[in-house]
Amino acid sequence: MIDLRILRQDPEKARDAQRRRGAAPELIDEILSADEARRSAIAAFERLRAEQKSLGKQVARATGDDRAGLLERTKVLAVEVKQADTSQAEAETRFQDTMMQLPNLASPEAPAGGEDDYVVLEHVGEPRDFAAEGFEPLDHLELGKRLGAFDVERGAKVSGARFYYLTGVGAMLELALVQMAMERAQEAGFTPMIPPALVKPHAMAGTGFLGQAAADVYHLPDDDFYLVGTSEVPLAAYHSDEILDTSTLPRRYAAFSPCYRKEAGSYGKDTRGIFRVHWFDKVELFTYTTVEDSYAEHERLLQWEKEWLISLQLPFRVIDTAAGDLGMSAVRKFDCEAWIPTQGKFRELTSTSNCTEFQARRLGVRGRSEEGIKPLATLNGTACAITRTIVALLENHQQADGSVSVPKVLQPYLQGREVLTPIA
RNA sequence: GGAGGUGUCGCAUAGUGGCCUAGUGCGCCCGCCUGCUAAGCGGGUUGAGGUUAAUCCCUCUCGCGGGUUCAAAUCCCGCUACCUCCGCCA
Repeated sequence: MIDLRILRQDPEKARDAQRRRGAAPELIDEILSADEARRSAIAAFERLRAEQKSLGKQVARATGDDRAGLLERTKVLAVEVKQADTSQAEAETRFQDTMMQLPNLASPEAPAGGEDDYVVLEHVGEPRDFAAEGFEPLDHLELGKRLGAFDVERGAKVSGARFYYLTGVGAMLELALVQMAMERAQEAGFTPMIPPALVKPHAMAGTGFLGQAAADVYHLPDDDFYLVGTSEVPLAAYHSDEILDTSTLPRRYAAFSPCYRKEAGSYGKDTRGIFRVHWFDKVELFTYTTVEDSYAEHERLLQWEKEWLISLQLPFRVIDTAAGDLGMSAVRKFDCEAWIPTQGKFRELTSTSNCTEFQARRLGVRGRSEEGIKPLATLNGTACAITRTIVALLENHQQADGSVSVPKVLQPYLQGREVLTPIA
């Protein structure tokens, strides 16, 4: 949700932001007319309600005929007040419904357009030249099989397509990555968290995942729970309906949680291996701060992600996501895409978004300062999405004999192993 | 899952249909007093919305949502969270 005053004062700016996302600019006008209807309904209700209250007091004091006369009037009023209250509530709901459809206003700095209109900001590291090294790289699935790192056949047998078991060294690799990510995040000032992965509707809606993204979200209808697609959800809702003293900001959290995604509309895409799955574990970074400080914090999150990938010795590029690919909540998003040798492409490993006030308004996360009380900004960024990180590590660090070298920083978390060797 | 109890302002509490415009204490903020501090004294102190140039003012907010009533913190129903007990369980 964005500040209604911006819409009222400069509707054209908001329409323009919609166009840059490839979304409907007419929504702005629907919101404004719903707002007008809402405000006049509120005024009508309040007028009647004020009269009812003042007459009610007279009734309490009056006796005899006076009282009977007043009661006649108040009985009529009671009906009118009820009607006005109902139509006021309806107008409010209509307004909220349209308002909740509106995505955050894309930053003017975010490139206009859709998924393919990103801008590459930089390249870090050099993809290996396997031809020069004299061997053909194996893809992560083949490497994983040889190392005994994961089992997708049995994943499919038990849970269906896009499921897997991490096995042996693969399971240890997850724990190593999680441990390392958590330690480094903690050193950078993030509080480690292990949040619930099942949340109620308001948390899901508040983070903006029940908009266009709703088709990708698992829902448990019996209990009206949602399975989170990222711990961004329980972290954003953590301080919902709270007022934080701005002197305690920024509040930085690093959460480890499973992530569940339907991957609707991705049939046939990335079906091989564990690159795109319905469930994976992830360490996520999350910050609450002021809107003014959010832009610098966004850079900090990106910096953390870059250093993480550099330390894992993965070649990658950073892209500035186009407005149409921002998701509902973000004003700007940077993705770090690692080079995947057998795909010959850069693929998303981490992503960091500045959601400014959007989620905070929906979730009632506010900050108190000398200037008063206002919504905070929320930001999120991937620390380590386990499965994709494993894919990138295996493919980029494979050796001619099918073994995989372990980046130096990760070795202490893997019993000091320098290399993962095929088991058969 | 079953039975019972509780939910009032940051905290603790008062409040069994109209004097509630929710009182009191603590905490906090401002001021007075004062060698300094403490005490004392006076005032302020939930949040949201409407209106406004801004103030004023008005409405909503006693866990949430309905209902009864001219009128609800107060009565009734549903939900939710917490506490106690029973059952089940890693």
